[in-house]
Amino acid sequence: MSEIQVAVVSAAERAERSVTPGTKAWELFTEDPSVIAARVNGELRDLAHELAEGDEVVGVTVESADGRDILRHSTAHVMAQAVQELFPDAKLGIGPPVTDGFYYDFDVAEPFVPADLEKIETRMRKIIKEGQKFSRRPVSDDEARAELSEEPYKLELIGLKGAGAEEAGEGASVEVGAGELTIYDNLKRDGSLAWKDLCRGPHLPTTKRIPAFKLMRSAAAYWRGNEKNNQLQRIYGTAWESKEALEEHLHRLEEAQRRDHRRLGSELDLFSFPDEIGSGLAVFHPKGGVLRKEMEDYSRRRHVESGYEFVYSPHITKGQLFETSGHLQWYAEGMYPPMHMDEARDHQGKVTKPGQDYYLKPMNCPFHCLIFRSRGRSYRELPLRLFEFGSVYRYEKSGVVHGLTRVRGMTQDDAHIYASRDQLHSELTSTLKFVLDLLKDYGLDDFYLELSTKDEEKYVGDDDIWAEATATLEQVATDSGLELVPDPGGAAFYGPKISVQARDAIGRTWQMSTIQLDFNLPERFELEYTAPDGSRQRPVMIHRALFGSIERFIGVLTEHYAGAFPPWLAPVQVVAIPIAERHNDYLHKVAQELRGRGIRVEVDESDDRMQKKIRNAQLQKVPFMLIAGDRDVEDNAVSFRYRSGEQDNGV
RNA sequence: GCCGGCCUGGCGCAAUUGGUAGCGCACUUCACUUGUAAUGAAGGGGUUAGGGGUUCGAGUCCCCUGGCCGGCUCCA
Repeated sequence: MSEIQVAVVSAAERAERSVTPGTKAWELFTEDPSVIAARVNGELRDLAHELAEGDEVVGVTVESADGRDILRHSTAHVMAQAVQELFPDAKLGIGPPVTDGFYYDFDVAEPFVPADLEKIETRMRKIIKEGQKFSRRPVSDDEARAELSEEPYKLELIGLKGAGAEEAGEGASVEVGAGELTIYDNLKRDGSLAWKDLCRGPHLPTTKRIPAFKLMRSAAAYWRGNEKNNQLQRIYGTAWESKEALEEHLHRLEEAQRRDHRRLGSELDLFSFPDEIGSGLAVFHPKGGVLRKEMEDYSRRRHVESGYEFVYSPHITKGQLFETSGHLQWYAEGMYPPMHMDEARDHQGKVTKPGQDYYLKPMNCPFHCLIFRSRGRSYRELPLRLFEFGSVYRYEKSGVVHGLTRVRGMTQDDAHIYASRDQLHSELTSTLKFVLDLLKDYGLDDFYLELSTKDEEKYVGDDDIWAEATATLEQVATDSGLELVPDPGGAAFYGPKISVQARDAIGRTWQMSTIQLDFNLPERFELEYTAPDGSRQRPVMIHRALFGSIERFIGVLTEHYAGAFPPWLAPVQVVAIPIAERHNDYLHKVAQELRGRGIRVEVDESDDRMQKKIRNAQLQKVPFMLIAGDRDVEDNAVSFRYRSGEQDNGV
């Protein structure tokens, strides 16, 4: 029998191999037990894939990104099998891998409860122990329909096969690809069928290859991500290449929980959300107030230096303004309902004076447009940069309110820049630089950019100017040297935008600043300036916010620093700790001197022991402690303790 | 908004099958004055989120409202 030639490619080398026809991919990797799938000519395949002449084969190890996806996808299958064994009436939705785990959706009469998850986990362990084989089998559409006649959701997916799969919702393409349909059979050791699922694959060779997994939680999710559809019950799980990797993952989750700004906010006495005020409405306590004021003061200074002018606008306005701006047309649902004012009625209750609707402002831009329009403007004034810490109110749906990161009342560090079209490029460049520099000053320094471009279904303005503006934004973004991720269709209807995504200390990404072009408002407000040739021209408007909202930024920084703010932001910078009561006066003198130099210092003269005071200061994450006893008083010095526990004596 | 879970002093938690609320921290007072992450004692504080119902009796069971949590949808 003649041999065929294949190439085994790894990062290090490319090795030509002669193998007999019918050779399966796994036979190339018998010496490497971590290989659980193969990439053949660029396509991910099962290890049972039969090789052909000229194939280029790369082993996919379980700890690689692809490998983990495959592991998690296979674990999702095992979970679905366990669910259907325990709940025979459960109908299957979809079950893809996601970041750090997987989920599977089920249509069941009763939502899962935590005890169910335990039962399902136990059953999964049994299936894993049985070492069931994942076996791929191509089927025709009709065969698939016949085999899955009991699975209405799968039938729907078969109908959406191909082009429709992408639209079917996140993860649906995992089930049905663009090409032929395949069913994966789970076969027991004796070859009998344990379970099957419509799936594109690939999968692990057997269930035995799942070393570590855990079911995390259950929740409802709309079928195909559409609010109008049924809600299915989703179970989230995670799976890893080893018990240690799973442990590390769980540890990371704990770490994230430890940093949760909602928890740190109350532990460090920064802010709270009194029920009496309402959902999503925060109050800042004195310590959070210091933090916020420092952030604002620094931001103001930098804005002054960069040529911004400061404006103020009221929190409420007559509805007419938001009719002009279009907000009532587009976003009325997200606004607080109107206050009906100044209506007069006679004694029969008949309206004698109609009154007016006033609204809380959800945005500042219409006010800034009115400031621009308040008098004639010359090209010499452009770019005109109007800045405001503007408090806005948005009626966020009750289920989405979350700590400081999604609130109903917030203050934006909002600016609107009015520029001529030929100033756009340089203004966007300097704005992006300004934004990034300022974020760095607050301690975030790992960024990438996202470019949100036109939603063809929903936009206003000329195609020309969209194309020009998008190209300008893209060039500015590219010139920054940062990674640029496209977000097609993600723009607001009135213009494209760049958003800055920042990675925090534990690698999570947050959308921070946005720089957004607007072709709509200058039009609606009929903004004009006089050009050098005396003609009237329409300015382009740039919206930009660095923090997004101050509240949200405080939330992000709190998690980034785990509450241990850098000294310039720390609510209390120094705690002075006397060793015995007789050292109080001495430390008060030292503190007074520091205060004179603008340092936020407190003397802890409570009844506690020194050790307890140190502990309290540590728990409050105070950057510096000044400790003084007899020796220090005698030397006219203090013992200087850092938050890290390091110490310089006799300072 | 949708689905599910939860709600006990400021915070974190207890309270056998429904039998009349307790602990730690914090707080107040007193004593102690001690060199690098918790000194001791005493004391105050709760109509168990709010309202309604079942029951001889409800923190425990049922209903409504509010809030919070986890997701989904949404986020100008």
